[in-house]
Amino acid sequence: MARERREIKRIESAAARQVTFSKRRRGLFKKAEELSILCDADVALIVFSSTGKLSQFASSSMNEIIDKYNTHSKNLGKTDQPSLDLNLEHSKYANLNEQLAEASLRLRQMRGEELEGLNVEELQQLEKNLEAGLHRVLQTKDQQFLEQINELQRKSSHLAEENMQLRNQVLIVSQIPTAGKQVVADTENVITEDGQSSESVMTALHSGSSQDNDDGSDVSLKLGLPCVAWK
Amino acid sequence: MARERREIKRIESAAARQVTFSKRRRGLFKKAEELSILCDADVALIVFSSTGKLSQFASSSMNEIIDKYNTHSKNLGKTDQPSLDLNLEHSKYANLNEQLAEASLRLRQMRGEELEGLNVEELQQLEKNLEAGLHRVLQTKDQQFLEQINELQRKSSHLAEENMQLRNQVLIVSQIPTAGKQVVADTENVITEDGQSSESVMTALHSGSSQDNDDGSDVSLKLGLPCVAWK
DNA sequence: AACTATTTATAAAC
DNA sequence: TGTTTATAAATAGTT
Repeated sequence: MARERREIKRIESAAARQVTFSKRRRGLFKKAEELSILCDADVALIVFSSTGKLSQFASSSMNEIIDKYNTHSKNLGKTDQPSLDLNLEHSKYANLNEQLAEASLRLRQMRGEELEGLNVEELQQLEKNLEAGLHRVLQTKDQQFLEQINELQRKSSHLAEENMQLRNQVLIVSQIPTAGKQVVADTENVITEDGQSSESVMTALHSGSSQDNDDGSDVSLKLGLPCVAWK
Repeated sequence: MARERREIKRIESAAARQVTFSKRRRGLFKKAEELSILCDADVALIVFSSTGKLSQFASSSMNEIIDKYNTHSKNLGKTDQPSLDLNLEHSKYANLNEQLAEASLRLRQMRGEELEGLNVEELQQLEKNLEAGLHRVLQTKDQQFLEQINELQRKSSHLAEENMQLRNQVLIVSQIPTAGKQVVADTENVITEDGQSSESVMTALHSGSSQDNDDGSDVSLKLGLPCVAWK
């Protein structure tokens, strides 16, 4: 694959071998990863250089894949004693595997894959299930949207109410004779008249300057403008 | 690396994924082998397809390489030997169980169940998947219907053609001198003998030959019998 | 699966 | 090793 075709046999020159090893190893790992991503495959690649250095790639966990490999290929020599337990374990394992394969197939079929083996009746059943599922999903989604809307409406009416009350406060405060200086100096008095604690007013005023505040902060922010008018 | 560059991300279409898997797997194994030969490296490659099928390559012995790998990477805390296997078995089992639970949940959710924990975005994703799946299922179903229709049309036009040929045969036969006149003249007799009208005879002859008949070859064979009788 | 237009990988040279 | 370049290989899409 290059200037000249290279025969596939051991490269005698150690230096050339090392160079080729580096280049080809990179390519191999790249392709291994691409295969695993493109095709949703589980890939494990272990490479020992001629000098004994290890490189590895695993699309998931190396140990996991090796385990899976052992399980797959270990249908052979099981001559040892705990065969009963082992077989039990194995059958449980195999059973689980079967179930998983079945579930995966169903899942893929619901996603519209591997429909080749299905006849018209099965396709119709699948269609029915999909439509029912889609219907319920849409219902749930709508419900969540409605809940969000309700929540927002609740909040906004709450805010509107708060807003109204604050407007009233502003009106009252602004109607106090010689209001300006006294408001600043005698906050407590004014508040007492309103039947609110100084803390709540402080909070309201303060929160007006903070940003991500859901609890009616904008109201007091808007209130801030009239504040200028007060003075 | 071909007609068009392909983005390295999971191929959604199962069919295309399978094709690409086959092609790239072959390439990957070839390159693994080439690396091992050219550079005198020890290479092990394990690939599980998305459907769970195993392919493997090992420049020497797979178990040997895996052992070597374990030795190399097992610089960590590996205190007890039996518990290793046990834990591995156990975790494999638990892992499978987890996967199965996950798949079942997904399946139930696609059927519109257990949607409570999902937020709007997840619901929209689900909706998208369901619509895509439904679309493919409908496509597949339509395709099967169309195939059935085509098959039936093919059969029926074949039968129509056969029918035409039979009509011609009947005409020709009925025009043979002496025989023809007799037939024409004595149609009633023949019919009476048969207890059928000429039309119903045609129908009977035709339908008799059309039963499960794809090639129509027996038709003239069966026609032969009445012909003999006529003469 | 076989066929190509392209994209990639890489051998050689630096 | 990294870069460059000419060429061999791999492969995506098509049939």
